[in-house]
Amino acid sequence: MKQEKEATTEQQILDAAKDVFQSKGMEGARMQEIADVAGINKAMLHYYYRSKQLLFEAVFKNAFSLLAPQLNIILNDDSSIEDKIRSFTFNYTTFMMKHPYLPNFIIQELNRNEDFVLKLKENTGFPNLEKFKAKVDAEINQGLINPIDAEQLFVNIIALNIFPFLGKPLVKAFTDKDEKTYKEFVERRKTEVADFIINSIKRT
Amino acid sequence: MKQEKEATTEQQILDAAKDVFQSKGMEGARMQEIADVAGINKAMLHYYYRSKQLLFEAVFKNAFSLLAPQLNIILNDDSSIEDKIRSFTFNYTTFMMKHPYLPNFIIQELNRNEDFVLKLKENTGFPNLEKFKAKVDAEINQGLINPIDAEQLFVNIIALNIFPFLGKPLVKAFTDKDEKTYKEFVERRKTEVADFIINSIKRT
DNA sequence: GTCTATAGCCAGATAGAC
DNA sequence: GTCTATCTGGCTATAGAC
Repeated sequence: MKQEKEATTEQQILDAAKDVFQSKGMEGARMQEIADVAGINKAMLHYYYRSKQLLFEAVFKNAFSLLAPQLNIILNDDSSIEDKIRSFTFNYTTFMMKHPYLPNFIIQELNRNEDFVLKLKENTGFPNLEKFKAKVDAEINQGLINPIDAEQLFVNIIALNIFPFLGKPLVKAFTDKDEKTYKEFVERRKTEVADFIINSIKRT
Repeated sequence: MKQEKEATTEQQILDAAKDVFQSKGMEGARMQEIADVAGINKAMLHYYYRSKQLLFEAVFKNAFSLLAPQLNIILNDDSSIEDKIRSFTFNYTTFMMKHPYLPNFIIQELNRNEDFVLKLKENTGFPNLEKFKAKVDAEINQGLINPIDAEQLFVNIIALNIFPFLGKPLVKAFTDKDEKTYKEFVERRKTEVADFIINSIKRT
């Protein structure tokens, strides 16, 4: 019951490191800044996590383990493709509005070091497309949706949902939006994107 | 006629800096590595570009000035929305397959420093959506395409085309592809993506 | 213009007191 | 476990010979 309210030092460090690494990246982050955000001494970072690299990896794995369940929503449940798309689009966008740095962090660091992804694949819970592919093909055969390659569809779904967060500065500039109107714009996508996809694939 | 074949030192530096900055980012890049790639001395970088920051900005502006004309294809010509989408999707994907680091570099550095985008907007040739919006609205009124917000459509088009390059490591991992099969996958998107979008908006 | 050598700084890591 | 002080290496930048 003791550590219920007071976060452990280890956890404080992890929270601070998450903030700093996610906004500055591995190279841009400073151990001193992480210590400052955590409100503790720089030496403690090394005491608990040994090195910057190991602290970074802890943050990264944590971040990815938040993202993976989001994807598994669409991949592993038993509902129709239409329902999968609607629920995923809504849930993913809602979730990302709460963690706006997350997609960029993951994408950026995977591009910097492709080997990271190999480590991730060893974990259980790494997203797997087989069930989704089977469901898409089944609905095509039933004449419910138009023929489409399931992998292409999957990438389209992810792209449409993730890009507003990845490319936020660019899109803000192109569409001349401030923070508030951009947020409204993304909010509308919770249903717009699903409609857009379903319009494209639904047999009429 | 003299500098026709032999690139100037200044240009050699810029080419090398492009390679290194685009794969490592501003923080991750090392002046020594840029010098090595250029095959010249580290001191020359400072002689020509004064500082790492200024060299970086030169590379960044160059990169963005390659991207902007690609976007203006879809924004400023007079063809139908359907033709715009088909030609943009084909041209953009073809172009990006030749410059795969470009989208990531732009996105990453804009996220790192949002003020960069302000400098870019001052330039002539910064993409402007007005003509595209007018065309979308006109075609909706003519009953050629289904009602859709032009900005949402624009973001969808960009997202579907750019994401395979931004999220390449992630998509490769999810779909279990190697370099060769991933390239084929992206190659198919040159027409797949256009079909997908047009299916969604075309009035039938 | 091009090089070598080095200044000067900054960040990650550790030693050691408490 | 937590802190202060310090080591060490690496990186940007420059001085100065040629």
